[in-house]
Amino acid sequence: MRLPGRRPPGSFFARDPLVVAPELLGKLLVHAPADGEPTAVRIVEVEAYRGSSDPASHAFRGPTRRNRTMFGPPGRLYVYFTYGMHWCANVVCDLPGDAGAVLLRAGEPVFGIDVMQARRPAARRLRDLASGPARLCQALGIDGALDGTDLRAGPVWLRDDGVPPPEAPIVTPRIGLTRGTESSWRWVVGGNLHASRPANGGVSPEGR
DNA sequence: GGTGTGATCGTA
DNA sequence: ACGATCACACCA
Repeated sequence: MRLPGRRPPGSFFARDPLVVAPELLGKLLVHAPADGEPTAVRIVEVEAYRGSSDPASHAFRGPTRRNRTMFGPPGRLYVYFTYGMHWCANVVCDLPGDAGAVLLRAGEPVFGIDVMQARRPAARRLRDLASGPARLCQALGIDGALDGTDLRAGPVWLRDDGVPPPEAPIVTPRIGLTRGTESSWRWVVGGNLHASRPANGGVSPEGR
């Protein structure tokens, strides 16, 4: 199978997650296993996490077995297990020395929709398929076995097919935190129905 | 449309 | 103990 779009250069990931996060909006996230059905979503919602300076980050208290991927090179997939049952995926992106990441919170299904629906029978509508960090992983078949995957080598890929990030994404505080709630480090494609929750109430820099 | 709650377990 | 969550029940 020929994947759509181009791989971002390695330098794309080697920047502050606050800069990378909004640029991930509109990119394709593809899971194309060698022995399985390819599936893909277009990223519509992300959150940035910094390292040592961000009390909400898994990296805040230094490296552990769980978060070691965050302390490795940028451009890898950091997959973690939470609430005893859910997987969530991040793009590791930071300059060396401060473990940063971008949590992939929601995507719009674009390929292999039938496969994703079979993986998520609880999703009654298309907009329920990948509208949440754990839903997105479930739809794409991403779990802990893919932690550490190089996003430029697969089988999970990030691709740029020419759809640009929105000029005025919705900006809000991050979801589900008890600390770090003062920072508005969540970005959502305005008006998109596949976000994890309605993207109003947030601030759009240009008013859109 | 909205809110409230139980599930379930690795990690610190 | 507690989570970068989800699904379903229940009320409106």
